[in-house]
Amino acid sequence: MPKYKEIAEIIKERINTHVYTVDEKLPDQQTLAKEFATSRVTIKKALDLLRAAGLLYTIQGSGSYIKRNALMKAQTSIQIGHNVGLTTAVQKEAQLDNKVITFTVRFPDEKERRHLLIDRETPVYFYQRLRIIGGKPYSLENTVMPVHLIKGITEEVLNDSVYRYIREELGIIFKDNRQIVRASKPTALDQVHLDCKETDPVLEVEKIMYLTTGTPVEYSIVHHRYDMVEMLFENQDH
Amino acid sequence: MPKYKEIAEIIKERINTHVYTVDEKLPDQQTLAKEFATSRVTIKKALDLLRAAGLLYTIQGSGSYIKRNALMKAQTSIQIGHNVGLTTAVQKEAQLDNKVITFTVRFPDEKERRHLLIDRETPVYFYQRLRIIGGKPYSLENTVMPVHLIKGITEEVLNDSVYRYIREELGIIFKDNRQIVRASKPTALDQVHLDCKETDPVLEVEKIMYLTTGTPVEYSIVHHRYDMVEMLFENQDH
DNA sequence: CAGTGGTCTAGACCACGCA
DNA sequence: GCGTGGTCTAGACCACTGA
Repeated sequence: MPKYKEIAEIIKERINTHVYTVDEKLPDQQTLAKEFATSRVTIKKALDLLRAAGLLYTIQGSGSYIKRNALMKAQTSIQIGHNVGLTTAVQKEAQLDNKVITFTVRFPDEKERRHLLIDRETPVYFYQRLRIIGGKPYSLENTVMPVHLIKGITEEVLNDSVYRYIREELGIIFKDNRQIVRASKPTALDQVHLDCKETDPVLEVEKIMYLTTGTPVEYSIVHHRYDMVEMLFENQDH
Repeated sequence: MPKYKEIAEIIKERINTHVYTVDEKLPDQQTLAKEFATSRVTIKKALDLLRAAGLLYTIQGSGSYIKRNALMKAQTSIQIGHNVGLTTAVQKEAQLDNKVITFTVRFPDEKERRHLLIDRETPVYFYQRLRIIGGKPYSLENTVMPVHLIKGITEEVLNDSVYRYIREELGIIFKDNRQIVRASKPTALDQVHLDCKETDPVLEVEKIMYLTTGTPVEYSIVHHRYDMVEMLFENQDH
């Protein structure tokens, strides 16, 4: 692990254990450089990491200060960027099941081609899948993925975990995505599978996932039961 | 403007004008350093900026490459982090109006105290405000702000723009926030003011805004008409 | 093993905050 | 004007990729 990350971890621990307290000014970079027997540039890189993680802020000409809400973030490992999470209102131990409703290969429609940057002749997997937690359905997925990018999807994979398959079998990792979130009325299919009334809203999430290379690999529209799912977004200034 | 930002802008322009094309490998850092008559560290900082902006990715031992979807991002000025946006399904020229429904000062309840990190005796502004675009109501805000942090809010300010007042009059800028998004059924108040039926869902956004210092300054719950608002989230790996 | 990016240093100068 | 963070350099060494 590079030195600047190690130093960042140590300073994070000091925040956690109240060696540095909320609102407090840190020692200046020169002093920290001496303490950690390193150069000032390396200290700055460590502080930059902590800033991106939302633990402190820096004012040129003045110093670095611990944020008021730093303790909320300092618990987990240092993580730059944003946490984007889907929270289900059910305990963690509950059983998670999938039920595949449709699974085919076909050609993409216009919207799918545009979002996935593929042409008319590029075959895609298409599946509809119901996700069930503790015996209760909570979301209905409509997913499209180019066949040539994500090889070997089977109904068996869909019954287990697509992301696990992609990560562990194909060795592909992706985190970049673009999501649009809406409230909408349930479709007829939603009403059947999500066991919801015509008056129950659904949370609709339209999502495109990208590889590191910027290649789109998945386009999906997911409908969530309104009483079981909410989405959390944390936005940090960088 | 620092040199590394200038270089980043130039490279971005080269991507925009197809001097460097999608999927292409960039010249190595040493070569770029010579071209821009600078050190390799500065080139790396420029590339880091472009990586954070989602225009390219880097593989240690191999090189830097333009992302497949770089052109989508390269249009706007370089912006690290995420775009989080609220999109209204109405053209930009439309008239924007506010209607204040409630405006008082009071003490915070338990949830508000927890989110705003204040105690029982700290007075807060509370207002309910309807937002109207082109004569049509599209969202209903419930907002709480500590009085000592955001001084001088008046009904006049609420009728104009709160954020503009805070930015221009108080000189406070904030972008850090934490949002929870849900679909929910409309309340009685929603039905009246948003002009929606009992069967029309609303998009509920619960939001806490923070100052640079990590001090929470605003806690709000906003209900949006489902057919006029959607939220966009772009998540980049850093 | 050659090419390339990631890290690190010591020192310099500049820009900004603050008294 | 002093203290502080931001930028920049030239060179070094290490870690990784890929032929």
